[in-house]
This record gives sequence, C-alpha cells and structure tokens, in this order.
Amino acid sequence: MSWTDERIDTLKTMWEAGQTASQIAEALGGVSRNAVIGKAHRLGLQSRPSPVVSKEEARAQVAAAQDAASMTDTVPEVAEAETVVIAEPEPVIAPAPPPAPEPVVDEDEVEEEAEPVAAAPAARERPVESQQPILRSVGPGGFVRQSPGEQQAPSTPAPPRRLVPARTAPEYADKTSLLDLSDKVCKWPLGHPGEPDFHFCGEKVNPGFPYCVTHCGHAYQAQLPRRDRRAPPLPFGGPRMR
DNA sequence: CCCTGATTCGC
DNA sequence: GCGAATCAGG
Repeated sequence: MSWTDERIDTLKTMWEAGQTASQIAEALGGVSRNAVIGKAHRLGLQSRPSPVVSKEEARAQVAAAQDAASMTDTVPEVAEAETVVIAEPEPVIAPAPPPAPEPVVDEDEVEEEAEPVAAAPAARERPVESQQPILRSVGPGGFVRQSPGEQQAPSTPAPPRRLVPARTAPEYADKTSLLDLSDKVCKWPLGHPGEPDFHFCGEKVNPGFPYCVTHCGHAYQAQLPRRDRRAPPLPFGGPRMR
C-alpha cells in the first residue's frame, strides 16, 4: 500500500481528531501503526502528548507548569528539549487550598456529570469515574467558578457558548433549571447551556445516582474490550473527499 | 503482558 | 520516503 492523497488526507484528519496511530492504521488498512506514526512525522503533524516523556522533558514540563501557575498572563511554549535551559528548580510553594466560597447552589457535579451528552469519540475513551469532589460555586451562567488555587493556564479556548441567566425566563418555568436541581432529581442536561430552553431532566433519580433510571442507562455503559470495539464513527463523517 | 508515540536507520 | 525495530512510559 502506498500513501495516496486520499490515505494521507485520512491520516491527517484522524490524527488531528485524536485517533491513535493504531486506530488510524486499522482504518487505513495495509499499514502498521509504525507506518502511520512515521508518516505523520514526515508530514510534520505536530506530536500529540506521548506517553513517553524523557526525564529532561519532564523537568522542563514541571518548570513550565510552575511558570504557568505563577504567571497566568503568559502561555508558556514547550521548548525544544535540546535547547531549553532549565530554570533553577525553584521550590514549589504549594498554594494552600483556599476555602471555597459558599456555594450559591448546593450542586457541584453539574458540569462534570453533563459531559456524557457530547458523544465525542474522545469522551468515550475517558472513564466516567475520574473526578475528585472539589467545592465550587456556580456562576450566573451555570459555569463553575474556579477557586483561586485551581487556576491554570487554559489549554483550550473557552467554549463559544453564550452565557445565559440562571434564572430562566417564565416560559420555561416548568422546566428543571439549574436552581431546581437537588439530589432527588435527575441532573441529565437537555439541550446545551446558553440555549434558551436548556434544562435538566428533573425526573426522580435512580437512588444513589445523579440521574433517573433512563439516563443512568445512557451515562453508565459497560466498556467493551478494545479488541471487540468497533471503530468509532468519525465525528466529521469520515475522511473528507476533495 | 497490554497499550501509547518517538526515534533510528537500513532499505 | 518508507516502515520495522527499538525505546520508553503508562
């Protein structure tokens, strides 16, 4: 198999979509993941976070992270490992976790729990569990405020969604709004934040879960072994034909 | 062991 | 340019 324009385009698209080299190789057929990686590099596709980080790079990254923590107005570039001059390993002054302000709403898992709705392929890879309870307050648009100690340089642009007043308009008064959430009602979001009719399911919860029985069925699904998983449909409808 | 991406180097 | 072999971390 050779690298035709179509195959290169598929490689680019899938690589940029975050598919692993193995997945790309399987999708293309006739090539190994090594071939995919090699080609990706030759194409100049920027490296995605590799599980392999050399000791030097790790130190550089730690330093960069420290910079990011203290200087929130600059975005540190990941420097070349060869040329980087490692800054003095200044002692990490761990900011004491500041007491979270009194939550406006006794609800701290709305945002995280809402994620499974967006069925992006990256999301399916992530286990539902990995979250630690952090006390946060909820802002007027339903966004979760960061405590000062958690602040970090944003790695991705903020979602381009309009903020909307938490107090919804009267015509949606019967819908379950952010302020109506409690441990007793299903927190499954319907629609998207910022849309005028955004609301929550509001059904009686499946006891012990944040969702009703129906939405628990959506939120919690058995993870199939990787081998048995069908290649996820590409979010962009497959390789672009040009 | 499995997986991952990066790199090297003979072809 | 290509990709198997190898490396190294999770």
